[in-house]
Amino acid sequence: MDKKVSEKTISRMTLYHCILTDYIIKGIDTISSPQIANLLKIDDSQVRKDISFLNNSGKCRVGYLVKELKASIEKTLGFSKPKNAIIIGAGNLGNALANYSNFANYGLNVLALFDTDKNKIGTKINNKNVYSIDEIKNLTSKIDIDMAILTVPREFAQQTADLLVKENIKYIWNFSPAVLDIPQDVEVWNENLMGNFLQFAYKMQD
Amino acid sequence: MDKKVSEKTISRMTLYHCILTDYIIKGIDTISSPQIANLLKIDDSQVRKDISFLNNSGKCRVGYLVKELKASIEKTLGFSKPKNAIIIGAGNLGNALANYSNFANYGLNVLALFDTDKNKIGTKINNKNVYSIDEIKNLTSKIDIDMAILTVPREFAQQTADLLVKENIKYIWNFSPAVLDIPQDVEVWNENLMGNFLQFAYKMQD
DNA sequence: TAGAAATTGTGATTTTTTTCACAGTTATTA
DNA sequence: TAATAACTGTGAAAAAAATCACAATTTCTA
Repeated sequence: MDKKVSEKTISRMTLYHCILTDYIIKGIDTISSPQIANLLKIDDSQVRKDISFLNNSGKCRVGYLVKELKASIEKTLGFSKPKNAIIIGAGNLGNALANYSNFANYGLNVLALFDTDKNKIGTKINNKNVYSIDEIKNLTSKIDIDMAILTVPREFAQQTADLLVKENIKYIWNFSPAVLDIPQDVEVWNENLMGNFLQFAYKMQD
Repeated sequence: MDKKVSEKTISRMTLYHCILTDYIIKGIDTISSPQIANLLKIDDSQVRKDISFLNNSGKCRVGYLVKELKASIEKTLGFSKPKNAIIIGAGNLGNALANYSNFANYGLNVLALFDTDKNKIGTKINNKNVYSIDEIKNLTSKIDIDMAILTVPREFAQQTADLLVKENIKYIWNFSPAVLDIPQDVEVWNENLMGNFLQFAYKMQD
């Protein structure tokens, strides 16, 4: 139905979405491509090209309707279909993500957390149960899990990923600083905070 | 001295670095471009092109020396020069980042946290003081702060960023889901977890 | 020791992405 | 109402990135 939209365009659209959310809060009804471009320090024709993938048209001399544009982006990005996720690793980061209330607004439902630490198992984080990692099978057999969020320390990352693959989980959002060795049919999204810092630090060396 | 290395190459190098770290732990001495490429599901010539920016040569039929290659990447990425950072927002995410002990190994020193919550001010997180946000000036006047890590909620993001700009901070690592309106001479690195999820979710719709 | 296999390094080619340039449109202003 | 200014939308051009292809080299194997 729709043309294929590149990953770069999708990435920028998520930033446009942030801007539009902000405009709605401020009560501003229209926005132009140069305005968006200035905030992101990119070319305005780039913004228009990206928007051309949405079925959305702007008005000359006025710009785009904020609400319409936001809705179009949401449609394309597909928030409509909620995704069920589990967090593996109830450490500081797992905790922070489990408390990130915004996720639900964007279609990401965190159902539960898993850990190996007996002090954590049985507790609740933001109203979500923390289970023993041995119980993953139990959950995956009952509920369709779309995605696992991996926040375990580096040294356990690979073995945990192997377990997730065995449980037939096809999407892993990997926050641990390890590159996972994973079958072709499983998608990994490396968050790699450390790497992102290094990338940013590289820019800081002038 | 060195040729300019593109952001994409730098981004991949941080992943190569993860892999090399893992190989060292496993006690493996050499690694080839096809091995790296397989793990990352990219082309092996891409890996070699990236490595060609480092002053590092591999051996035919053997590959690269793991330790040498890792050191070359570290030199290029410039971990050697430590960066001083402060975390603005001592919520769950700020907490998690303050506890991320790995940062120090990569040249990122988190000196302190700042918040507006009186219950948090005066406490310590991973041995780092939490100060009132009003005291930022106090710190920046004494110590050279290279970077601010912004983990405040969306609604306070812009005003906090304005404050950081006023304090002459030139690099902001922005974890809040807001696009900041910032002068040209200040660099923002948007982490945008929500956006990254949406990008990943887009892939999940087949 | 000869042939086979695996690997690097790199120009050339292809593909993708970004930027440019401008016609067409619409509000605003004088 | 006419001129002006600020937009959009998009084809063309330029730039950047990825892939291909292969010579040169080295190790391994029989």
